[in-house]
Amino acid sequence: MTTTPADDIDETARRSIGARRNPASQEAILDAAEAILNEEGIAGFSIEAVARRARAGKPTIYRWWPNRTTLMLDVYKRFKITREFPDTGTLRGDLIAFLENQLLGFWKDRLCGTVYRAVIAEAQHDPDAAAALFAYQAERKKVALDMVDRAKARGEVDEAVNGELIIDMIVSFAWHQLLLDRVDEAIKVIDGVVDGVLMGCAGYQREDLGVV
Amino acid sequence: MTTTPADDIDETARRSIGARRNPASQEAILDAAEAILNEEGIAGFSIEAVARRARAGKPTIYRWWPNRTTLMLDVYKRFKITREFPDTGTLRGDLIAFLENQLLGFWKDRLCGTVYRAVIAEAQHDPDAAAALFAYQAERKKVALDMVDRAKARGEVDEAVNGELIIDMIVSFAWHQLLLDRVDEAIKVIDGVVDGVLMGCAGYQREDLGVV
Amino acid sequence: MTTTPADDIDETARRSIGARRNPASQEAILDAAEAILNEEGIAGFSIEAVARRARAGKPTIYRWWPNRTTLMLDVYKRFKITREFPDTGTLRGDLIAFLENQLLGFWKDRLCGTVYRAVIAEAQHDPDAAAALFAYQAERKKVALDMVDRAKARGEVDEAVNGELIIDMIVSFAWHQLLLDRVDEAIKVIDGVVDGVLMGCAGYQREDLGVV
Amino acid sequence: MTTTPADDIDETARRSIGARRNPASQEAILDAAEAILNEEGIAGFSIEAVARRARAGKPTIYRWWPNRTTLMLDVYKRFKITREFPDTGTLRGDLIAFLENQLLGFWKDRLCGTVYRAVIAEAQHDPDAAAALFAYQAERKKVALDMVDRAKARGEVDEAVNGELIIDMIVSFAWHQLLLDRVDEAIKVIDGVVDGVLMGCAGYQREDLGVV
DNA sequence: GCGTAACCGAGACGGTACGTCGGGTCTTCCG
DNA sequence: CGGAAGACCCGACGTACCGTCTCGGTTACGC
Repeated sequence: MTTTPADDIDETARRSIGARRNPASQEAILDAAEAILNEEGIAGFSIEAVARRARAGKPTIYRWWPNRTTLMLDVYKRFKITREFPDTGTLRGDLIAFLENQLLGFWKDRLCGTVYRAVIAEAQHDPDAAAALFAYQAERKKVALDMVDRAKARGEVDEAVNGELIIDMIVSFAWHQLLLDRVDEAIKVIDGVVDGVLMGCAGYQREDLGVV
Repeated sequence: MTTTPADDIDETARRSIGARRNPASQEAILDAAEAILNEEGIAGFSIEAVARRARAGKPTIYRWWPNRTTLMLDVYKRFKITREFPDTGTLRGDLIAFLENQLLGFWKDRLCGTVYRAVIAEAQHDPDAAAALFAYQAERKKVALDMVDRAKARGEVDEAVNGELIIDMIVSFAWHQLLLDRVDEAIKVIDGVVDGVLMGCAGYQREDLGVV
Repeated sequence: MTTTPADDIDETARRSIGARRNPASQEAILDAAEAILNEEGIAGFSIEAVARRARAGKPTIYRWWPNRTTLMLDVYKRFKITREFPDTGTLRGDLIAFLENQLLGFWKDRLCGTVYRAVIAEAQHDPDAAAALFAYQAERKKVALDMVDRAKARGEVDEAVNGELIIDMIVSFAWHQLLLDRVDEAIKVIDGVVDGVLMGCAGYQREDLGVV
Repeated sequence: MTTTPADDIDETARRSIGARRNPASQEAILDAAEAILNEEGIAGFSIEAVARRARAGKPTIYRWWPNRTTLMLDVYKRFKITREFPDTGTLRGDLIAFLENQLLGFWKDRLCGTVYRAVIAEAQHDPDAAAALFAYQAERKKVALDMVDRAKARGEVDEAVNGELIIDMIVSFAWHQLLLDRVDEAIKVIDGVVDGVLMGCAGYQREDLGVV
């Protein structure tokens, strides 16, 4: 009875490991969530589905993640670790690398892009999700700001330049393309976008309208 | 008895008006949808709720709007009609007016902003919604492109300038701020954004890196 | 073009023929109803389906048949005409023929059986249908009673015999088998049933319990 | 806070009692179903209505009863339990008691008869319902067959007698009368029906037609 | 070394909303 | 006026998830 190893797959079912969080369960849940987002997209993502796939109880999920947004964010953060901000020596190169590595290029991996889209969508009707997303991207932007500060230090751009705005324009463009599911096309025009942000459009002079 | 307008709502129950769309029903449905979005926000918005409030049958709604996104888009379009693209005489003025009237300034009205945020969110997991939104905003961008074309005709900018990109940058910025619920703050920096798009950042010269 | 009668059914769409009932429409509706019952069974039978198939408007159906039961009964009556009561010379032969021709044998044709089953089912929650069915089968039973009366005249059975009961038993058996969808099996045991009704079960004597 | 008993009606709301069937819910659902059938008849009987009345979720009903027929059958079975097959000592007495207690006499109670009629009607267009009904009545008939077997053991009837047919005739008669809403009249002639089944009709001899 | 607290899986619970189907009524337009 | 067409409101269908709850079982910790 106790020795029927063949037909009993559940033999390896996770159990409680005492009065503390079971890392195996958490990992299995995150794995399942990631797999579902990967295979079925945002639409197929539900707590039920994650629990089913992870062979976990729903309360176990709700115990550690109050809502699906936080769960998605955790999935996103898990594979966000690696990429780094390189220092190419020029602001233009840095911004291009920013778009290519951190934003569009990162989201080009369907899974990453899908998850981030889901988080953004979720944030539109869930204040908690909005707060989490806001905090996350604010922190990312702050790091990105270093690129502009380095350029200022090199004398590449005026001290008066609004660095936040430049970063915002780059990030805005990337978000927009992501949300319209045009990441692949957007990657091809990264250079033009960065040039536009840095130099404006040909024919326009800073003095034309008496702007400082 | 027959003239108790106050407590007898059913008196005015809409009936079929023959084998054609009943404008009264459509209006009632759009009214209900708008009211729900206004009072309860995106979270409370469901076809069921709209049908209940509009005293309409669900099939009547599904007959004319295949999904809730198209319904939300119609609500959005209904109060979008009024606003017009002014011709201020300069591209800079046009773009500022674009942001002030069509985008941020329009979304500043909480309801309008809420609806559009909902539509964008919906489009992230519903292909139909994505298609509807894509079509809508592509058409809007096409109209907006006239602003750049006018500027080209005036010789204000080079013929070679990528008009689509300029519009994209403006719209991207507006979306980004909307989705982060920062419309009010964004309105204050509209001038700076337009200047950035048109002239880049001070200190940067088109020849710096040998770009054409 | 105008003379392709074979493959263009829509061309011949029926129109009003003035302020009177259009026989073509009625026939088309009955045909459609019969076809649906034949192909999809009772479950697929709905006014909507009939109207669709007959290319008729729902109101046209409701104008002439107040409910689906009357429509089904009309379908049933349409092919009920033919079969006759034969006179085989013995009550046993008559009853066997009754079951074989009028009841089970008739219902063996899936369509006929299906329709009658539907009518009986409908009568269980529709008083109008019940009345129609009751009248119909009462009249059929009255005709069937002639078989017993002929046997009495021949001296085959006592004058005191309850003819109505004999007919009822035969009909009851047939209904029961029809409603349990066992018509085919029932046909094989017709002889035994008739014998049972006429002679009871072996070993039992009328005097056994002092019954008259 | 936790002790506001006055304004909290839901206090008595049934909850899950763990990963197993909640008897209170099942009972409440059957009670509601019975009440609806009693008060509004078959026409008013729907899963939605039962759920509403029982304060239960629709999925809870569908979890345990795949369709409305099985639910109706359960309602039927609930008050069917009590009645027992008596052993009167003679087959005639047993069959009379069978009709008087189990069939016609039982259905005389309007509610019981209504439910069973509804089940039979449902079975005419729902294969699942048909299967459920078929299984139920087959099992009932098997139990009833004991009556004939006892008679055989007593030497009251020949071993060769087809017991199934006898039971079938009795049940058929009862069904027929039930479906024609003539239960009250039928009860008056129970004796004659049983005698007919056991002894056939006067004047007919087993040898008349050379039948064994 | 033994109770107990917190975890685990499982899954039922009351609900809400989904998108579809059919019912029966109504109106318009055409012949 | 008859008949088609089809929209209207209504309500039920059966399904998917929601977030909560209780269960039985399993450690690990503290008394």
